[in-house]
Amino acid sequence: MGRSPCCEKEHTNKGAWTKEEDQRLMDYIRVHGEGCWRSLPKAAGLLRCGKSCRLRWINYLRPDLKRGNFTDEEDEIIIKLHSLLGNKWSLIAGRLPGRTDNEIKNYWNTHIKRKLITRGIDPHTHRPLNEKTTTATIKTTTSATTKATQLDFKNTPPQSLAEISLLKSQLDFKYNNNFHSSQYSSFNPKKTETTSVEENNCTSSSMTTDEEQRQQQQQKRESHQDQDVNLDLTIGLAPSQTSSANSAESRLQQPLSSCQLFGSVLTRPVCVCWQLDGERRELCRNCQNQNQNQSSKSNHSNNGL
DNA sequence: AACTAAACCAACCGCCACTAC
DNA sequence: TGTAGTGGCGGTTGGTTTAGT
Repeated sequence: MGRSPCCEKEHTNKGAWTKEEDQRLMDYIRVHGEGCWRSLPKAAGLLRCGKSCRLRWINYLRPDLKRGNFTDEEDEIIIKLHSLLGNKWSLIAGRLPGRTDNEIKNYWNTHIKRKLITRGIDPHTHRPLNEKTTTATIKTTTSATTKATQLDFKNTPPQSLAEISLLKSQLDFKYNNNFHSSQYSSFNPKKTETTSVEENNCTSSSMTTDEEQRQQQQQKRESHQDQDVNLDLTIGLAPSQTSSANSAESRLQQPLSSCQLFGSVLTRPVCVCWQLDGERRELCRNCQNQNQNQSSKSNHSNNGL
């Protein structure tokens, strides 16, 4: 017995939305808010699947959506986050206010992928395209670690500093192995020699002798000397959030926090502020909120409130 | 002007995780 | 503990627009 369909297919419209349908959906959500998507179409008088309504609202009708071209800054953020998170479009979208996962996904596939390829970078691995492929052994190790980086805490958010520390080391590992900053023009990488785990362990499938292996590793080290970047990634428990920050209204107005990197079920937010090379610095949403709250409190106290 | 290919993007589909019962 | 319902996500499709010949 299969799962029952999410809606009655024979009685639902498909394809492009009409202006009238958009208006009905907007009017309904304006009055009732986002609620049960399954029952929404009927209640709003729409012959649409609930999923379709949700998608239309999230990707197109939401009032906080930013329209127009992506800025260079946004490009950079997308590339950086993709190198860390992979195709976790919703997480990436959480860092770009007003952008949707679908929009970013499309933009990635149509623009950024090509942009990276023309720069000689593999958009999947964020490594140079002409770099020798690694052996199955290291591939397995790397992908397992990558997977762990992305999913470890999806079901169970990090509960202790030890877990957070482990997560940080996993992110550091992935970052150091997958991200080569000088490929991205706006970065100013620190010239430090680091030997990645991969360099220590991997062998190219085309290698036949130890000498060749050593030479390739040496070349790799030399070519990466100016590519390694000092990522000061700070992970810790985020400042406590007020209950109002979790209201449906505020969720509607605010982008998803980067502190939700570890899945939608994360009940205790985690701070993932990062810093590049001691210059560029990015505060996660929780810390931004904390700062705002503090400054607003101090303003209040300064005003005698 | 007509045709074709490429690019773009909204929407769909199927799967997965979570929750309630 | 198992199952069904639901929401959310990522991959993919297909219609439309734009650029090139």
